[in-house]
Amino acid sequence: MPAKKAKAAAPSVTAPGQHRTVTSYDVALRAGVSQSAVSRCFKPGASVSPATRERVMKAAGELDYTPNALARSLITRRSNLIAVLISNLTNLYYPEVLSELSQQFVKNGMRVLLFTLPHEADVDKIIAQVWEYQVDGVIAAARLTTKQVAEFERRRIPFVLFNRSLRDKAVNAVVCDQIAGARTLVTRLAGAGHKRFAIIGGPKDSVVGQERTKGARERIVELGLKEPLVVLGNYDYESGARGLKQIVQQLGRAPDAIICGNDVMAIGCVDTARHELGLDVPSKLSVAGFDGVEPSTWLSYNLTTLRQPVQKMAQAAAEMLTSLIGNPTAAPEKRVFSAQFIDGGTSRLGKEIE
Amino acid sequence: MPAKKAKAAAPSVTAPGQHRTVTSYDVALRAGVSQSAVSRCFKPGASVSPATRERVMKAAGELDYTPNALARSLITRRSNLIAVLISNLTNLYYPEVLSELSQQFVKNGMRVLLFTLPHEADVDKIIAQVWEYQVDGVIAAARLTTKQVAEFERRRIPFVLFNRSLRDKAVNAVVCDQIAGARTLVTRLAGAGHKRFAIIGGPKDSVVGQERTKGARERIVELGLKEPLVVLGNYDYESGARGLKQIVQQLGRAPDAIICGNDVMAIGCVDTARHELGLDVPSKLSVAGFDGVEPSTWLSYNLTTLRQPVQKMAQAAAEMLTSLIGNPTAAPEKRVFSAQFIDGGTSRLGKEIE
DNA sequence: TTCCGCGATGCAATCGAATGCAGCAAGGTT
DNA sequence: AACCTTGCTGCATTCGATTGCATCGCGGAA
Repeated sequence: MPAKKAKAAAPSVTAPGQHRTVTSYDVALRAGVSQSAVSRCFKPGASVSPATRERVMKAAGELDYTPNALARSLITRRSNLIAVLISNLTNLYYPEVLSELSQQFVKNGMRVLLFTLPHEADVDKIIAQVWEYQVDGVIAAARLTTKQVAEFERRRIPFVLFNRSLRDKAVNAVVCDQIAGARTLVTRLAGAGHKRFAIIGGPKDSVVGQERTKGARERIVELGLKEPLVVLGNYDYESGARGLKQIVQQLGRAPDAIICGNDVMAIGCVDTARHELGLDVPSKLSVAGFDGVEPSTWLSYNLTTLRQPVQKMAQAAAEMLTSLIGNPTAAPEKRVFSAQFIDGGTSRLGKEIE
Repeated sequence: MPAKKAKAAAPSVTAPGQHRTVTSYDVALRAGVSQSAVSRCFKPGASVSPATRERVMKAAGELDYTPNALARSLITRRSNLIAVLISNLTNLYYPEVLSELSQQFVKNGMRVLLFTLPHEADVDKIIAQVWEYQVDGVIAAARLTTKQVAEFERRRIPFVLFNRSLRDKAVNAVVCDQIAGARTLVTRLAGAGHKRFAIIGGPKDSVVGQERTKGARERIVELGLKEPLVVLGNYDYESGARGLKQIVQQLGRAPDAIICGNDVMAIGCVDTARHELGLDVPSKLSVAGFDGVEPSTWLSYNLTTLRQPVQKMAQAAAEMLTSLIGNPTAAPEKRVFSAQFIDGGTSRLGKEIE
């Protein structure tokens, strides 16, 4: 048994404040085995004798050894990092999504690298940072240009779009059928006798918002009702308030029903109607939203809305991305979920017709 | 000028589906320089002639070269990764925090590795993963045990606690003065003539919640009023509703004022009072919360609350952590912010006294 | 002309773990 | 006794970028 030989000129004391990291070599030395043996002990399924494993684990414990994921990733070419791109965390809908995604990925041994995209600007610069970290995959729950999405493909990085898909190209995506949801909503409202509709839509660059508006508009026209007035908001409370006032001003009076591009705008709309304009909801005005965020269930609102199955969608997205990482050449898949109609108290509703 | 010599047996074709990554060697070859030169071109401040830089950048652009952050981190011992630990993203308060933190760090060229801690369980296992990624620092906005915090110190990883600090040890922390806030609140309420108080507190393991309760309780007693009834919730809407009912049941009638451990519970409390118990707020019952989350500003609530300066706090935390990374041996610092009193419409308030 | 200084550049070692390959011992077969 | 199988282990290379050191070329000073 050879005596432990000292590492050539290894400094036993390091610079103050700098703590020398414990590496697999240190563990190997202490356990009296080779560095490879240590590595194998931390790889499930590797061939190691029980005796060796025990000694290595003991030494590792004594030294507080933690494998360096960066070094591992360098050679395995798998970082176990997932980039999650999210536009606007203050959106109330996204935190739920993020939370679910995070849980799902952690369950699969992956970590979430978060990229929030503020101000719509600099997005390219931020996206550029995604590549540097060699992420294994990307979940994009943000408004991206087609060009930006194309970049993912060019880099051959598996990606899944969340709540968004592309018209001109087949991509992996998890979405909710906004059009169907919007149509159901109109159908139910019309069934209760509402005739004059207005819409507070999402911002122009939000595909989801456009679909909601489009689905509602089409169904309204289809039912032979008057073309609805459409004003645009940007998904916040204030937009809902402003939208309602605009509508009332332009129409000269309140419509029968207002369909809002999301719950928060709907809430803003309801509050303004009730507290500023003295318009009772739902007796004088019906209001409905989309998303089914938590505040929509609060007693003050009890909003009529189309709840997105966030949890199922996040799960699907995580699942899809994970399998995509295993098999990057699979054909793009699009999973479409249906929103659940919540018959809340902000609309006078009829039976499902037709 | 020596002819370019082919790399020894470099496979020109890789496995299908596997895209060979472009490395700095590839760029070097194409630009006719050494690999080190390429590296230096991407390091600001390095000594490179304009001519070389131009050729390298051109080659890099043509090959779509992106530096590998993992490899860089391995040798520089700086990952530029910050771990952010958050208990519960559905908490409404945390998304704002996370969003701010993310923006701040990105501004400083750092990336956020997100760890959500669900169910209070497995926290240790999840924290263990933090070390593997060689994060440069940690922001902990979660309920952690003292032992878990001690682990950070042992690993010598710079960390900043957000909205939490330790009694028994000086640590880096950014907090809001909950006690002072709670006292102000009581003072104002008492000034308006409220005598009988009740409290819906946060969960037992929430230090912030305990401080809010404690501050309020102490001030109430100090003013010579009757000891308040305290019931506990867990920060969600339902807790606020349940808390109110419990209080009314135990007291036999409604108190004058209820102080809730956070806004969401306060909202639950207000809604239940108004819509279920027929108790008008604020004329029959005053309710106040803490945090100042967005929904607290909505017209239906216009909550009386103590708004935490989230943005300033996040900025401070990011700043503190960044400087800590530069100088890990600095003495622990605790930055205390004051909450802003929001004189909302859910409480009948008096003048500031004393 | 010779020498010095200095910016620019290349060489080679390094970070820490994973892994193909060869070596080795123990046990079983013929 | 010779040989093979099986299971474990170590050696040495590799991933991709950083960086200390040596070198080189060129302009200016002596």
